Amino acid sequence: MVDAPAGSRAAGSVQSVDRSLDLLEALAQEEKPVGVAELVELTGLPQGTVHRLLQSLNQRGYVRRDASRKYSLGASAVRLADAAQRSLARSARPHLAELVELSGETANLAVLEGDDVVYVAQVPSPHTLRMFAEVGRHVPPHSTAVGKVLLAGMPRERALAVLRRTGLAPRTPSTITDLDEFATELDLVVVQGWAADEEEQEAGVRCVAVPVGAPGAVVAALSLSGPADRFAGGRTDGLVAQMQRVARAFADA
Amino acid sequence: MVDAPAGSRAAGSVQSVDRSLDLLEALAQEEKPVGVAELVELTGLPQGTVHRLLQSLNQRGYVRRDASRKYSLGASAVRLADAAQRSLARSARPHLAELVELSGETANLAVLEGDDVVYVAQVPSPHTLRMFAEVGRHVPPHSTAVGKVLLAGMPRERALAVLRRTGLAPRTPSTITDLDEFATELDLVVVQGWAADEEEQEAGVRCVAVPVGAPGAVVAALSLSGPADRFAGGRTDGLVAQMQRVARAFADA
DNA sequence: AACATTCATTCCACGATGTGGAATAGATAC
DNA sequence: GTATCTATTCCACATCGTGGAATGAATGTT
Repeated sequence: MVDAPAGSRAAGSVQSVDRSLDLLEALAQEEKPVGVAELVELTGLPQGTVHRLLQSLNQRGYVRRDASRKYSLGASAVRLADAAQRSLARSARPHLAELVELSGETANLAVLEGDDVVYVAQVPSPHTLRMFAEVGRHVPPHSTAVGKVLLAGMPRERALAVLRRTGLAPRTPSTITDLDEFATELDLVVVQGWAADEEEQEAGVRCVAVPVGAPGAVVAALSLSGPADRFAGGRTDGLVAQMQRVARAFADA
Repeated sequence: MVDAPAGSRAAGSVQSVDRSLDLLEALAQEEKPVGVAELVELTGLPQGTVHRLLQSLNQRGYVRRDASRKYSLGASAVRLADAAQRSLARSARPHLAELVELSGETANLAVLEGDDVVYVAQVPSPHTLRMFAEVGRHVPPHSTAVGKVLLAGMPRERALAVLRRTGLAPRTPSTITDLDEFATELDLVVVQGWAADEEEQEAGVRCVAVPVGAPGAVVAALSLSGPADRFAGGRTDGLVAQMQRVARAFADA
């Protein structure tokens, strides 16, 4: 087999399925409808193949073809997404509860939805003083620990593309607003395997997050968050190890 | 080729892609993790095939395999949602505007998200008196015209499964709360090709909806809604025809 | 604890299925 | 009207996925 420069296929996977997912993800990336030729560019697949796979996806409503023969994601994708959120939330709950037990702070599970971070499950801290973030809330990726983890887990070029679209709006005085500086922060997250949010999203709130899934295939992030004075930096080291253990258990393998 | 009893494949589609989508939809349907054997039951596919396709989907994060080797939808599916909603909303807007022009009432585009109906786009009526429903709002399928259209567009068994999960809570005195009665209403919607909501969701609000997409592959619903006394039944006939025309234009082909 | 049963996973020879280059039709720009 | 895109169709080929059967792992039963 010759090696494909972009879009090489993982062992033991079905070619046409893999390629269809490539197409869906390419479409998700673009914010406007995309023609076949451009998808050929983006995925490196032959024209005929792109066209045929799109037909399959179109028939099932996962992509839409508009009057100008350009394609975008379709309604069926929406249906799947919601079901996926529910089942993720359900299976995460016991793991989040374990983290709350260990730390006394609020635990969250977050995933990327388009360019936003969205919290899909939460187990709140037993403390009366607990912090923010309802389930379903969308937050920008650059000012949160979970966002950093999720961005660090994707190819750098893609992460930068997300940040270019969302921008790095200041949420607090601590928010990182410089792209280069943020890229350095991502490097740090990659090597240490976890991320912190030092009151960058909400004044007085500190947050620590770890990735779920193999490096390079990060699908979600687990976080603990609490008031900055109670949830101090000194406790971080031990907790991160525990969080990583729970993340592995959740992702299993 | 022999005919497959359940899950026959549309012409011009790629078998393994089609089957993968069957699996994803089967998983979306179930609310708890599902094993390979049960998926064989649900889809009629051979074991080896189910297993292999699940591997592909798992590697990409579209399904998760838990410790007991049962599968559920994964985080990657969530990522698609946002982009899909946005692109649906964008391409719907001109069509909705056309309906507002024709009717003077508020036009909406709604899709099914899991078991809920969610409004993804809206163009409001120019009248100062206009009714409810913001974009993003989740409503139950049984008390809305859009919900009826979406339920009528799926296999009856599946629609009933949704209703069993959501229940038929009364929203107003007019809400249909009996499952058999509602099934009869769905029969009507199927044959006439549109649905009405006669103050079943909100007192004083009448609503008419038509399906988007081929019968049996309904992906969304277009609706017009307005105050019951202004948006009277007499005008319905002509408007429905216009709405169906717009729905075809939106779905194109 | 040994057995029976159910389920997930691996294997592999076969050929149906998807592939992709090249030709055609269609759209858009010039 | 011509040129230049781009989308779509076609088809001979062989790759790729297929699925039945075998293996292995796990759970339940006596």
